[in-house]
Amino acid sequence: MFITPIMNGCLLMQTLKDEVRKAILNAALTEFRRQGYQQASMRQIAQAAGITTGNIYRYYSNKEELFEAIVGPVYKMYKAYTTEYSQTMESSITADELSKRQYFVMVEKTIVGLFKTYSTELMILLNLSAGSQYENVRQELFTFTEAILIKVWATVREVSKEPLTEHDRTLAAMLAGTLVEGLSFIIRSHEEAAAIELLIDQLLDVYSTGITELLRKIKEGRNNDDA
Amino acid sequence: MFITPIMNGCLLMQTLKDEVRKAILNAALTEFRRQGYQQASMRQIAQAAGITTGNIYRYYSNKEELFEAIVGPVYKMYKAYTTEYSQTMESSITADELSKRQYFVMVEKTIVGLFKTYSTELMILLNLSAGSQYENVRQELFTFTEAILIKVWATVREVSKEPLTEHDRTLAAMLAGTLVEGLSFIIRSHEEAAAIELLIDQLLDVYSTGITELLRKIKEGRNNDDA
Amino acid sequence: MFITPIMNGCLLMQTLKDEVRKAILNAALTEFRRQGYQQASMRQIAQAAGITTGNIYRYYSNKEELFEAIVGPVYKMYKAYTTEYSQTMESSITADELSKRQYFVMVEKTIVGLFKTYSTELMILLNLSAGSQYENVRQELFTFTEAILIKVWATVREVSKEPLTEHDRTLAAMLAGTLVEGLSFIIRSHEEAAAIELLIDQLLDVYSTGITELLRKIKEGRNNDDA
Amino acid sequence: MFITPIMNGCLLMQTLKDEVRKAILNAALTEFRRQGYQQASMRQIAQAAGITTGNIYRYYSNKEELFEAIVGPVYKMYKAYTTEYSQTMESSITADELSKRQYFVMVEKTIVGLFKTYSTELMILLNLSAGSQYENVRQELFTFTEAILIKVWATVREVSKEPLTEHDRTLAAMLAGTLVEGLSFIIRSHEEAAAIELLIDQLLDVYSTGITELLRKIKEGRNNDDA
DNA sequence: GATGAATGAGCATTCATTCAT
DNA sequence: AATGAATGAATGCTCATTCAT
Repeated sequence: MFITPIMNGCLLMQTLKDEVRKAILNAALTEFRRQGYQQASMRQIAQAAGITTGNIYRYYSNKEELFEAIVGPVYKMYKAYTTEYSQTMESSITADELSKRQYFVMVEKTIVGLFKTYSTELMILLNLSAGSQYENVRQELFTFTEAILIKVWATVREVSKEPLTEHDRTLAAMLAGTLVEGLSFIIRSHEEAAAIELLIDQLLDVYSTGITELLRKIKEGRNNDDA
Repeated sequence: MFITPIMNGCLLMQTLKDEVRKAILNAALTEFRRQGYQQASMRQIAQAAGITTGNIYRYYSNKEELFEAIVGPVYKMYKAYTTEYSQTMESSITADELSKRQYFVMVEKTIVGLFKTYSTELMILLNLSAGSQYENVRQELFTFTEAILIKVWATVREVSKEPLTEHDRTLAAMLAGTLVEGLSFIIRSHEEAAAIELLIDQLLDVYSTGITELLRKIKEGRNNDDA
Repeated sequence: MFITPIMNGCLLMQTLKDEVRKAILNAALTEFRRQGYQQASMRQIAQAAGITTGNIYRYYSNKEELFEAIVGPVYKMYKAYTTEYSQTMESSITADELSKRQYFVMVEKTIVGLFKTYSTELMILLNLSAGSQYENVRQELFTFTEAILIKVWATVREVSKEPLTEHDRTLAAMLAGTLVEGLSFIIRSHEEAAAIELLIDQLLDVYSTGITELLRKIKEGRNNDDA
Repeated sequence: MFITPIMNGCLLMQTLKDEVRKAILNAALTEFRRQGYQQASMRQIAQAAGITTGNIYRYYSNKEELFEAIVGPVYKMYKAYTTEYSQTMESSITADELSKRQYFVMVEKTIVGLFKTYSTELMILLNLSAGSQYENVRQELFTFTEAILIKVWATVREVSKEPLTEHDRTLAAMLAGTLVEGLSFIIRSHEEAAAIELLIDQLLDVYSTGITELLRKIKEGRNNDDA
């Protein structure tokens, strides 16, 4: 390509493919974050990217594929982590191995790390993917977190030789859910990785302390209610 | 059908307005809960209410107004509570008056009470109002909760004659946000009022304990990190 | 419905459902005949029917269904006839039973009758259904006609104890194909049932005579060429 | 790439225009045969020709012109033949000059010869030109063939000093149409010139024999004609 | 009051054509 | 000469809203 510096500076260059791709991804990220997958408009994305409606399809052959380009890679990482972690958890956990605190450490090394790095994408994945192939991810993450908490509960109950009550399960589910929501919130509200990391750590600290104390109370017998 | 005004007034028994209105509200509540404001279909609501598409517009002149009819009253109560509470908070709080625990008690008496009673409407308001005039309510609630937590923090700092740090604020914001998310999750995941109430209590307990402990640590000087 | 004669005569009545349905079918028939299934435009059909684009979907939920409404019934009849006829043919035919002429008589009672009655629909089915679920119908009819002609050829060959040559098959296929085309042409070019019937009869007469003579020549040994 | 006019003219060997042109024509022939004029995709043609989408427009300024390049020459020949033949036919034909058989001989020397040589182009012209300027060619060919058959009929009628009946005309039209369809079918169904030639000959034989016989019957007075 | 047919602007997607490079 | 990114009008289809009855 022959472009004199003057031409380059003064005239409109034809936008290069990669710039456009980035512009599309940028616009799409914004639009998906604002409207969610289903309500997002390809027209709007194109306009925000500064291109025409038709041109967007040169880069991504449909809305789903564009969505995939944004959240797909993050989902794959997330999936790899959870799969690996699930296996570890299944194989080797006893009351000693898995202290309540250790749970958070492990989670932190996997999912939470992802949260810190790809916060926006995960937020979209968790909150705004209805209608896409990813609409069950939030449920997946919830189920995964729930399984961990159930494990923790079971460990605690084991010590006192009691079975898990129905309420234990409900409680674990609730805490898993609210924890996931909390993490979602943090990544939704902040942009800077360092800030996100610190806040996640502190949220986990609050949950950890609170849950530990709650478990202690429950163990002391003040868990007198089931659904 | 040709009906003279007289016949109309005297002879024909027609479906009572109020029954229909209730049927619409019922159907709309269900639809909005399932699909959110934007994805909800007026056709679907009409059908579920057992009336025709057009008739719905005799009761509510558009989708927004129907949405308003469902979430508006709850929003007004919420607004009244928060306004009143904000004033109280502003005027008279000292370190003594507002113990850390007291905060939760007050919140519980206002917002949380609303959560327990109108959980579905609040859930819609907080989670499914994108595209409507209420789409910022979640943000509002967050701001409100944040203000309370900031107050709590300030109280704590006051004792040791220190000013609120930037990180204090960020932390308060995060905890407010995640708490709101947690409450949202609970009302999103459960239908029964009793279950919701219990879970909210326990979530608040976890937060309360965790935050108290966090504040204690901070007071002890181990809060050496800012964003 | 209360309509004074005056109102009825003077003001525009809301078009009744059935009128609209007919208008749509009419417009669609015209459009499909002119453009074929794939190139036909729903907008164009709507416009020709005097309604709006959206309204057409109240009557037919998509293009394929509208096409189906037009050609489907005719296809079903056609299918019933050919199926029944195929069975008859398979079970009982000998050289005596199936004279060359008889073939045409049988075909006439089945397919040709249909051709006479639903000429436009069949024309669309045979010539303009690419892209729809009916795109193979022409091939089907061709295969069916071919099978009959092969049968006739076989009968002739049998008399002289010769096997069917490859060229016999090619010839039968060609004649089947051109016959189908010829029938298609007739129904495409004429509207009146009586005229269509007479022409079909005469085309069959030409084919019958020509083929009979061709077969005679072939039998006399002047069929010394194969592909 | 920056190329001075001089460099451009002297040094760079570029793909020869004619190779590209041939590649385009080749690809276009294939695409038009497979998809027809309207459904054919310029992108697909370019790709098959191994060039870029835009470049195709340096050779043919639009789809219609490309189509023209493929079927135009064949159409011109066809037109020349039919024009010449029409004149011959008009000026000098008597019952003696134009025996019934002679008709087919003449047609064969003109149109049919074209069919045999440019079968693909003619097939496209006759079957797949909807939407282009050539969409009426099939009709033209039909009209031409019809004119010939009318002439034949007239000749036959002349002998017995009878005028042409309305039915004579309808019959001639039908036979002309179905013959054209038959020829179309053959060139649509086969690729090899030899096979096409043989089949066309045999189809004409069938028509010739059949029509001759039909004319004989008519002459013998069993022509009880309808509307 | 109620009906439901009709409207029309909106959506995702395709594709012949243009044009800066 | 050639590229291929970009355009924009068209397509099938949906849905909140209107209005004659």
